[in-house]
Amino acid sequence: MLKHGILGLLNYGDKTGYEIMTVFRDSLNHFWTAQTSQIYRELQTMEKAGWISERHVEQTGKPDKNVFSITAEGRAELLRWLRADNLPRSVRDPFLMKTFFRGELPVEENIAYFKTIRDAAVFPDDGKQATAAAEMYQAAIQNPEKAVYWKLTIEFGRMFERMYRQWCQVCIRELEELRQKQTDEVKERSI
Amino acid sequence: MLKHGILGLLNYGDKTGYEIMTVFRDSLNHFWTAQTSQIYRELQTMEKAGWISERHVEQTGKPDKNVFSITAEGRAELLRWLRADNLPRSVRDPFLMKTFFRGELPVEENIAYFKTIRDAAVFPDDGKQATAAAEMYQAAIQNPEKAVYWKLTIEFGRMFERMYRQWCQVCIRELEELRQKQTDEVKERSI
DNA sequence: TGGGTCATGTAACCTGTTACATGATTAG
DNA sequence: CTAATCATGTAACAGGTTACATGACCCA
Repeated sequence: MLKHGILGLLNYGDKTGYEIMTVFRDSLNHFWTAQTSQIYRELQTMEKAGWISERHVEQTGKPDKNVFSITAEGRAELLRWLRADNLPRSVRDPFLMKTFFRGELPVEENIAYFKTIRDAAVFPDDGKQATAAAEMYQAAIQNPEKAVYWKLTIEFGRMFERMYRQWCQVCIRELEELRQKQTDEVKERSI
Repeated sequence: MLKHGILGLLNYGDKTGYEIMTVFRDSLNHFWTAQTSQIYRELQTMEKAGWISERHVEQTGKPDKNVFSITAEGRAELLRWLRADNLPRSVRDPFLMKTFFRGELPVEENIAYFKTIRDAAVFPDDGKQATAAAEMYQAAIQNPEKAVYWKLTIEFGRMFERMYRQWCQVCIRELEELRQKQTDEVKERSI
């Protein structure tokens, strides 16, 4: 996965491992993260596969750097990947796994829990930071219409977060009903 | 992740590796999958950790089986996990990665693409199969109110799918606009 | 003088996927 | 007779995470 993300970025222009890391941190972080350790490892294997080429650049006042460029094979691989295996899988969410087993905890605790995540920002800033980054990169590349796709992914984040909040609302409502039922039962028994 | 899913299932009652596999396949598959290869491996390490205990049961007419039970330590670990690290991370989606770089393909192809996934069922059956499974398991355990949480995860799947379709709609609209702009430019140039 | 930026990586580990392998019983 | 169900796993690989490690320059 990360391999193709890197390929896509190098397709916009040559970059060092460090620069790739900053792009992930600043503008792709709402759907993917990447540690430098993994980036440098992937760059090595991609170079061996012939998808990218490396060139050493000496610098003064700064450490030397290794700049990577996409090759013709790399560009072909990028297109192949974009067109292949296209139907999205269903959600794979550790968070839902927890929800599934939450019955082990008291209802009261679970209501508080869903209120907390409803109020917490899953997609911070409503995507403003990501949008700003997208606009910055848009100016830097030749073909500005590519930013349309970047903004679509940001919109996804926004819509996802809205849905998440609504779902929390549903959970809270259901659980308050359950709590009510439990209280009624206790009353009935005591009569 | 899978470890705790298994722990949660064993907490409802003893099971073999095979039974755990069927539960994942029939009712947790909308947010998690599990291969038998991984299940048997995890069972081994969980047993070593003392979270579960194993007991060999001889059968006639069927292969013998190894039945696993949750231990006190396992139950403690389950509760610890449920309460720990509770804020959900943002989406981590290979599919969004592809969308991000889709600018490499022609607009026309991308419009067709989003139409395809809009019309494909991401969450098949609107969750009816999962709901049926939940109701079946509900009857099998002592504490039926746990099914409330199971149904909440199914509801998540439903809401997620609805959102996904809406987002595809947004993508299609944006890209049709982009296509219009491109056609206009071609016309202007030819005048 | 202390923290941020630029710049590079290695090693170990954890988790999930793919491919392979076996074999009896039972229902259609 | 054939497919599904019950039942168990191993081996190799792929991809992501955590921890560790180094070092110069620049700004406050």
